[in-house]
Amino acid sequence: MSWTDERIATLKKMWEGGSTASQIADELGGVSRNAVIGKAHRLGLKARPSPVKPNEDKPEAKKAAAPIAKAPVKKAAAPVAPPRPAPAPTAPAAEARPAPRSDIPSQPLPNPTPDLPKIVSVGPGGFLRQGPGDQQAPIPPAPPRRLVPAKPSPEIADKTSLLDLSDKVCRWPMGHPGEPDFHFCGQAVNPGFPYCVEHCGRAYQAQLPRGARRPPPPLPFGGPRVR
DNA sequence: CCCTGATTCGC
DNA sequence: GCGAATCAGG
Repeated sequence: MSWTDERIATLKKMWEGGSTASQIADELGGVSRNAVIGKAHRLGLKARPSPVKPNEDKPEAKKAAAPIAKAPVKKAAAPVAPPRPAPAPTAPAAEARPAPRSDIPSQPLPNPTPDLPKIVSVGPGGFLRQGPGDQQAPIPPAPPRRLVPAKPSPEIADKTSLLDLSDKVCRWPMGHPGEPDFHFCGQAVNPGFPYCVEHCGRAYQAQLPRGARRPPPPLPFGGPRVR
């Protein structure tokens, strides 16, 4: 498959609309997720929440930046001795732990307020006994909820979604990608164009000479042929 | 393991 | 320019 204008347009719409690369890929068909991502980047699209890009160092360099590059070094074996990073000079007081006991469950709730040590005892079944003041209202009152049968979305129920696009349907976007009611025009296309007659008029406007304002700009195409 | 996007690099 | 391979976080 090749990246035709239409496929690129679909890629852009979906990418900017928040679709994942996988979704875009199998919507387009014939391309892999990687291909979509690669193409998107080559198109200049990018900066979508990536799971592996938390932050970036700002160009402030207080000290000389370490000359060590990232050095991806795929599989190049480094015959040198394995690096032995010095152990962190922290943790001066690693307290000795008492021997772990397995017969009694350790207290799971470290008391944040040592001033008021809570008295907790262990019941026969291993549960923690609570004092009268320990009640915390963990009782989840059954929320009176009314579950509504899942609908795709009442907003776009009979609107033309991205998946409904075809060569016969107007691709004029209605609304903005990412909004819940974003959809496409869906009218029958003006033959030979990706839009219906009305939106062809929006998409292709003749450049009129300055000052030459004619109230009815004639459509250069489409419309019922008058003969 | 599954998913995600980013990046690299041979083609 | 393309995308598989790979990386790396969730």
